[in-house]
Amino acid sequence: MARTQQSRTFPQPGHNHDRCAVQALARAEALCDAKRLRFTSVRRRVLATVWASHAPIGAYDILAQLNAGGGRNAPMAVYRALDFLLAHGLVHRVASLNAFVGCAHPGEAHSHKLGSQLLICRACGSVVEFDGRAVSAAVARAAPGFAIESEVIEISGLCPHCRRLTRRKAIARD
Amino acid sequence: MARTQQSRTFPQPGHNHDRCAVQALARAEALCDAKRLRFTSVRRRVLATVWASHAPIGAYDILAQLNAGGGRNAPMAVYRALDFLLAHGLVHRVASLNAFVGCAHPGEAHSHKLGSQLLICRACGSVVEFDGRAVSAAVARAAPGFAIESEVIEISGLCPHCRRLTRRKAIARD
DNA sequence: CTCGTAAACGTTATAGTATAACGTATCAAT
DNA sequence: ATTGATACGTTATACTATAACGTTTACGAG
Repeated sequence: MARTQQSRTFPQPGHNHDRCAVQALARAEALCDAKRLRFTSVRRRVLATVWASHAPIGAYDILAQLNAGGGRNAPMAVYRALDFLLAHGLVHRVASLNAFVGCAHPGEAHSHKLGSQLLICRACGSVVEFDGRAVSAAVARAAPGFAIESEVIEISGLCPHCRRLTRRKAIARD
Repeated sequence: MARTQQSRTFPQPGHNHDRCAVQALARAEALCDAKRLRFTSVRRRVLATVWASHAPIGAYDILAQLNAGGGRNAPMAVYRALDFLLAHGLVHRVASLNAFVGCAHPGEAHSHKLGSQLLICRACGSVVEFDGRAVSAAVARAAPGFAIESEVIEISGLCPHCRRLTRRKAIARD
């Protein structure tokens, strides 16, 4: 399967995001099909809403989107769908923001078993996962005697694109 | 100043916790004194409550403690005190638990500027900071082009003491 | 096929976490 | 003493999450 994006780097500001979403939905469907999981309508719609951008979205914002066309879903519907998607590594919880973001690498073991390793741009809001194997190794070395079960690693700052913009502005001020 | 505890290791199950609390309060007082900050009554009481154990405590549990003797504090009082304590590195927010824990190393630069690096025991609830310099370095290497501003690193699992207990039980079952 | 069971869902209520916005009090430097 | 900034009191409200119930739906066993 050809990778249409380098999902471990920050998305270009003007990229065609439909591709990301469509691809994520397709992968989720394939994964559920393979594992005999029920990819129901609510679950699909919640995942689609999460994938509406690369920025984390809160449960109640998902709910609002879900009900935008006159729906009558209750918060529980969203939280149950999110529980399912979390359990199967299709989304990540962003603990530092109380929000959720799509997982670009579902099924790659790392994702939900050990937690998530995320870079969060405070300017554009985008979140990407990074390859945290070296980080996990460092954590394990730094915590001798501690039996690690899960890791929440959330790094905030400026993504390359926004950093460039910020610098330009700073220069313009001179 | 003599260190009465090795604050980067998990506290012994039966350790004399009063010492930890008293010491933490004393350090906070010293730090506020040095920086000309107002270590007010509410702030002191909130910090004392946070230091009532090594386990994170929620804002509303702090509030309950504060009002245990008939007080009439509102949530805002607690959150404002927590904001102050967070800003000056006297407590850490535990994002994955929506709770707060005392910082054993206030003033050591790492603490609040870059975020926190915590080990969380799911059995006894204790939290300790670990030396995450190597972890931070690994993160920096894993995120080229990303301008890191803060890190939330929260590792859950079993601390050495609880791991030992768990093993004993497992053996006893045989 | 239909029956039994487990999973998913709908619904209502409630618990738990956090901030907005306003006015008052306190402190400290002039 | 005046003043400006910081801290506090108070009320209201927004936001996040789960409990507990009953009903519906999907799906395999017989």
